[in-house]
Amino acid sequence: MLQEKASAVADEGMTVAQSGGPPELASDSSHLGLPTTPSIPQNNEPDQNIENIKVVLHDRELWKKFHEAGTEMIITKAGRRMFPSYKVKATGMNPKTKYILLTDIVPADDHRYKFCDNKWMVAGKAEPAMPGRLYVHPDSPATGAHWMRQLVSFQKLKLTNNHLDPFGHIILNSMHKYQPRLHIVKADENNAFGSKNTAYCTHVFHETAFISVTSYQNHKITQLKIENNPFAKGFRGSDEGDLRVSRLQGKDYPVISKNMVRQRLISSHGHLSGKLGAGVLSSHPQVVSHYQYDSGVPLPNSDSQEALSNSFPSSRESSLLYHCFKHRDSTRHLELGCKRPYLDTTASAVTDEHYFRSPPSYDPPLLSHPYCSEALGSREACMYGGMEGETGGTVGADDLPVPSLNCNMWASVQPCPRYGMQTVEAMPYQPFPAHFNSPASVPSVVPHHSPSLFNTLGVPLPNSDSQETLSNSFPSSRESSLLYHCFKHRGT
DNA sequence: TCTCCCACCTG
DNA sequence: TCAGGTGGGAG
Repeated sequence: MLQEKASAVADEGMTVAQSGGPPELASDSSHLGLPTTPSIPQNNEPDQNIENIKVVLHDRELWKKFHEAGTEMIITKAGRRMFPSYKVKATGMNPKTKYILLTDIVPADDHRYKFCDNKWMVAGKAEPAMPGRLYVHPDSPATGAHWMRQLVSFQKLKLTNNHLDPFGHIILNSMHKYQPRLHIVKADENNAFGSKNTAYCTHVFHETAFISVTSYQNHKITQLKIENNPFAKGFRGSDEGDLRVSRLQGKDYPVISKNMVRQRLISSHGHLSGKLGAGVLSSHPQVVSHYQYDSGVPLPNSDSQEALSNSFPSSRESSLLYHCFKHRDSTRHLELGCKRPYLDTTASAVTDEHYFRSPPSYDPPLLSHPYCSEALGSREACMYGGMEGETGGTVGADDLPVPSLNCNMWASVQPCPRYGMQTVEAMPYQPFPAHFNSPASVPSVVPHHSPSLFNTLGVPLPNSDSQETLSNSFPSSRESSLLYHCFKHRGT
């Protein structure tokens, strides 16, 4: 079975994600608006099937440090980078096959959090999810040789809380928990974007989960950022006070920030911070399935108002989840709200096939936002890649794809998507830690000008509910989730 | 809780 | 040299 094949491996501090083989299932989920049954990738080079791709999280030890303290990521109106940055090392790709690497960040659960008594607590129901956006690596598409040659860095990805963000940054809600994901999409000619058999796989590193904030809540996180982020070097100094701030204020003595005061008061009186980190969250489900690897013990249900502590689970050795399959002709036909700006030249070629429309209930308001070519014009924003004439960073000339793809993207995240039966079978997610207890979005990638697209990336996060619960939870219609990821084929 | 601005820093 | 990435403080 795939469990045997796919094993989570700790490799010198890195998390390894080995793609599991595609589920050998054949149910029809079209009525649920879900991707149709994944099939075994038709690949003449079995050793280089997409499910054999391994992905290692770079700087895993650093990520783990943050994770144990409860990673926070600043989000600003202008967009803020993630730190640690998301970098991976990929192996097992076919050197000659072209792949698109992209990330998205999906809600880890449907809660809103507050930082209280030096720990994160559930503070209510999550705000409606933002329309999910994908961040396409600017080198995409590129050959496997290119991707494997060096670290794949998503460090330029930016997070924003501006719901009307025009820069293509990933939009998040503050005080919510999120999980970044990596998708590897085969963009080979024989299995191109346009193919109805687009193969892709998704890798999730649990230690990269974070809570979005507009200012740091946990002093431990602030210190970790300052100590490790070179751009924050100016804040390094005495732990007893921020000397830089002192200087700024013209004082000779250290100035202790409000945050430090608050947290130290809590620390000295609370007696809570330590044990929470070690206890409550250190456990969660042992998850070993076709696509998910985890080693830990179950977490309490986060539905309670129980303290979640200021740290994320730290017990898992190799916390990652992935699934991998070849997407067949989806029956989902989503409508691309932003198609117009992309249609300037070949609008007539765009048919429903190019757009997704998920079932009706959730229509993110921003989907109608004209967020296409103009707004995404900056490659820095990495909302598209492979523009004609662009060099794709370090990609060598040989590796550079023919400028056939324009990866403008648009995605919307489903706040609390449900799985269809078929999906459950295909992706047998196991119980999941409380703070990851909701399935995530079902991003889709929509080629733009190509008649054949890859339709969806049906990549839900695991549900903390049991599989049985999952099975029982399928609604007749899924909450909609849309995303627009427009791939433009030039001259095809 | 959030935004703006600042000085400091990297690359 | 300078554009842009930092966290903190003021409000």
